[in-house]
Amino acid sequence: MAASTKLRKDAALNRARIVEVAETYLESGRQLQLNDIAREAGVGVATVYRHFPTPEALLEHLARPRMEELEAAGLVALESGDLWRGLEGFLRLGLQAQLADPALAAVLAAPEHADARTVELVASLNSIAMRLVARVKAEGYLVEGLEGADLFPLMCGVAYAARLGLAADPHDAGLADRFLDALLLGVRVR
Amino acid sequence: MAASTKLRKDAALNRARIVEVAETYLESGRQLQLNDIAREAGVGVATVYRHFPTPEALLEHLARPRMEELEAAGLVALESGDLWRGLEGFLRLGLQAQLADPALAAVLAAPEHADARTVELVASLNSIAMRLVARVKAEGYLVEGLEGADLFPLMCGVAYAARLGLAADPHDAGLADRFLDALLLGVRVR
DNA sequence: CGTCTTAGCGGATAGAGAATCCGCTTATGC
DNA sequence: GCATAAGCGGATTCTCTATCCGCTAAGACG
Repeated sequence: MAASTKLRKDAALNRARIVEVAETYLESGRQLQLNDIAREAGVGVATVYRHFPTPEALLEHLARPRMEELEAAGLVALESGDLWRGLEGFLRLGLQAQLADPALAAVLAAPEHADARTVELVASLNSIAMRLVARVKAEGYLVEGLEGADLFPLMCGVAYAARLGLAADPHDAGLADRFLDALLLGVRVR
Repeated sequence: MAASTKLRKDAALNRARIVEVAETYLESGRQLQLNDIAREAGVGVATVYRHFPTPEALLEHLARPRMEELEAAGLVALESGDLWRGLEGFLRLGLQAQLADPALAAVLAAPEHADARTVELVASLNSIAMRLVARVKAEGYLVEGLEGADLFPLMCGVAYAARLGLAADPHDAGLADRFLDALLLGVRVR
């Protein structure tokens, strides 16, 4: 991207190291403590703060690839011939992405976003969900009374429920699918 | 309760003041910062820490009445002649309680609990939900494939979704009911 | 009512973590 | 090579958490 082209070579390397360390932090469930990350990445504290002024900014950076994937999948779903399948696939991907990537879930839950691109992506995802709902509704697949803006938060809620459920029983492999099925059943006309 | 009887009169007053201030903190969405609460309640820091060793302990204390209400409602639902209505009422109350009381939602989301009584209450709520599910299932009301332990996290997920949705549009009065309807529709056999 | 015991108090202070500032280093364009 | 400014580091400051300990007064008892 344009922004990284403007970075000096060594700065880009430092940035990459920071991101790498931050990923291991997320994977092991630790908070993104910028001072600690700096030490572990072998750079000065200021270097981390220069690239990512707050932990949230770093978190949003880590979540970005997944958000872009989800956006792309959503746009494909909108083009799909079988709209209901498209919607289902979008929701399934959104759920799995949130379970696989703690950063994504955290970013979607936050009321505000540090980074302009993230704001854009969240808005885009919401808009995709709304358009999917509108079109699926127009074809009569959707239960009465459901609003277009309802689906995206509901999906996040199911992801949240799945995290809770998995915390209680980490071995329950089918849990996420059961929860998603409940959501789909709850919004689809039969 | 027995514990409060053993408190000296002035200590009980201080405790009440602390709790009162803490409630205003929650209502205005601030974090429970024990030092600040102490200052505002006009007591020493140590006094707060003596009553509530951690912010979580204080949070759990604040959430307790709501949890006990919910437990009581659940036990009534279990006795109810119309089991499905009982289940529905239990879920509705659980949802509304979480929306009304941020402390409750936070406590239910936490993986661990500071206070033994809270552990007990959470376990009891889970068990009530499981028994409700088991009995409703036995009567053939519930969709195939749903586990007994699924319902409680799903309810919390719906509450989470409702909070997200309300953050986006605080004026949407019917939102929580729509979300709950989606959940009920998603788990009930038709 | 006086006195004794000890539960309970407060706030100074130690400790942990976040974020900034500023003098130095080094990549890069010419 | 040299100039320049982008980038660096980590000491330092600031904020918030939590403990420690000498003191106060509640309330039991005669």
